[in-house]
Amino acid sequence: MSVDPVDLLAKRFVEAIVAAFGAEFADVDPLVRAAQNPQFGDFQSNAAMGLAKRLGRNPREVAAAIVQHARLEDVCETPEIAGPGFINLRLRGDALPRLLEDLEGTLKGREHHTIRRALSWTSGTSQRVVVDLVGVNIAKQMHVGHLRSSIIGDTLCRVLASVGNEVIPQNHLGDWGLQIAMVIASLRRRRVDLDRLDLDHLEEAYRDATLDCKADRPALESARRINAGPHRIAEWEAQVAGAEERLEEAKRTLVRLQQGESGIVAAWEKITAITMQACYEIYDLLDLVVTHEHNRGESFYRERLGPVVDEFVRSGVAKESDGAIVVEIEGDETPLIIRKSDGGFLYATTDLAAIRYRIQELGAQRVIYVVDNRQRDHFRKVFEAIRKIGWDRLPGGGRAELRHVAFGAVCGADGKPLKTRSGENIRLKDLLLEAIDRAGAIVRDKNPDLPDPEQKDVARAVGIGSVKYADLSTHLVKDYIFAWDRMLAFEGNTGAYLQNQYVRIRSIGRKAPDDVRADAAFLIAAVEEKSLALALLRYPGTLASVAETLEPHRLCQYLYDLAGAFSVFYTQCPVLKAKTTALRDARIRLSRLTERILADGLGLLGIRTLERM
RNA sequence: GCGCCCGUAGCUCAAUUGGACAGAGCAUCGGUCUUCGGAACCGAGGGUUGCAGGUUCGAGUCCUGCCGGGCGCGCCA
Repeated sequence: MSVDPVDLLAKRFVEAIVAAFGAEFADVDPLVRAAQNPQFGDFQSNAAMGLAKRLGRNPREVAAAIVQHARLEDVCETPEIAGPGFINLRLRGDALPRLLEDLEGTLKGREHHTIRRALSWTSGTSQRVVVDLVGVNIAKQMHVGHLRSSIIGDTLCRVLASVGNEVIPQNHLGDWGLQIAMVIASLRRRRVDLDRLDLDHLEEAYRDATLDCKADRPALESARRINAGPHRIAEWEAQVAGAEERLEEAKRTLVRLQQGESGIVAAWEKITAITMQACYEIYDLLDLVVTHEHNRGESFYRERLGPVVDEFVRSGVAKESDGAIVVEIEGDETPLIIRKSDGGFLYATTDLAAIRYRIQELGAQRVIYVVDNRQRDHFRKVFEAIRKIGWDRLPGGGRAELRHVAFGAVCGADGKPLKTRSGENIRLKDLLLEAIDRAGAIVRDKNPDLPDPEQKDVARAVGIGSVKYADLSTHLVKDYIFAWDRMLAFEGNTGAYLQNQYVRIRSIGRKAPDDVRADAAFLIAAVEEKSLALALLRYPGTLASVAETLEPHRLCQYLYDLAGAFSVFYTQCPVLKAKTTALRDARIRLSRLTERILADGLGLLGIRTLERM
């Protein structure tokens, strides 16, 4: 029997539809859903209305025909037809315990799943999936701009793996090109000792290098126009000349780097190492699944860019335009430029090389980019270019799926993208440490008896969990407002609320007497027990839908609903004080199942669970 | 100018991919219970889903046109 009643019922309905109307209807979606309102039963099928149109028949008659051919006796009471043709289903009393046992069985061994050794949950097809996430830039601190890509990408990796996919995270580092060469040139000119350089100073150097190389021609021209005086004009002339010279120097440095000159390469490796070391600290703080082995930066593709452009030209997909090589995109005014008129490559070129590598060499059937909204047009064009040249073709036939998971901005209270008061990017590390600090203060206040080391663990779990949950629980495409008091709240749809619900359930488990039978029969009698049971059974379907839609907020909403169902059950149904041992043991088993699913789900969100808090 | 995204309760967000009466939390007001962790549970008020049309058995969801906000628009990434 399937673990997911929706799955099970859907199969039965497809059979019924085929039996009633013929094999050509085998592909119709039976539209089996959990009922939204208990008065309509536990599940429903909405297939009859759509089918009626296709058949040119009365929808209620169609519904009746489906019901007549459906074999549901083992799981459901007699179906009822309502409204325009809804088919309402009520589970048989003995079906729930069976389904719960199956669900419990599939959870065994899931505690230690990793993305490396994914455990198959469903019988669905397993794919190899590449997830592009984080996107670190060398010589720069990680800042709020990296937050969403990191935690959304991390969650998607975990969820995809948990439903049986083989997941390969890819951190597409910004580690190559003129910007990096500018930094190297600047550091060398200033004779900076790279062995004593930390990321703070490196980032300063990055800023300085950018400014040093920027010639302010408009300022010079306006100084001349208004006749600002020989002294001012000379100053601006010097600025422009100096900047141009430094830019030339950076370009020469880039060439030397590309040619593999050892001193330059050593400097490049050094600044990469300095940057990444700081990043790994943040990964650690965030409990991300990505590690150094998932680094595949722009530098990795450098030898592949030329061939990419060559093949685009040779195949006729790309053409020359104003000296540049471009791919025309239907319905788009501006083409995708893959080589500049000066012969240089662009990030589009690197993206094309990366997608090709991921599909043809890593064997991805699905490539997912977790990158913000603003790059929509870019990815649409890049994906279209890949399809035109056919690099998404899979060996076994068919095409790889290319998806851009676009997310909105993190905003401050003013509704504008979050910045410091002075208008700079907020460093991710500072943000996360503040979250832990604030969580610590709240925990100390709410539970002063907690011993100090445990308090620290709790502060970290709650602080980081709150930031993650706030980010993941709302629809990805929308901007969201970053507000400490809301996301650190212990009531409502927050990480801390769910963590606390978990703690409450754990405390039942700890207090359970020794004679409790772990395999006691599930007894589902009270309405609160039934709605909890139904909520538990929705878990596999929820994960499947997140894996398909790539929308983590569905998992958050699910866990919140589950926690709510448990709370109601817990207030209405005595567990340890149940009237009989059989009932007590059944309720303990139900609690333990809830606890495990809550932990599993929070784990997939990358949120830690606690024994106490 | 062109293109993309968003607009839902006072505030912050959902709505099972077109399904039944648009749901939660916060805030406000009221209630439960001699707390298996009360960091709980139950209830009330609060909505012309930005506006106007259209498609259909059925629209917050799809189509068209407006209004408002955000973002992006050849040789940066």
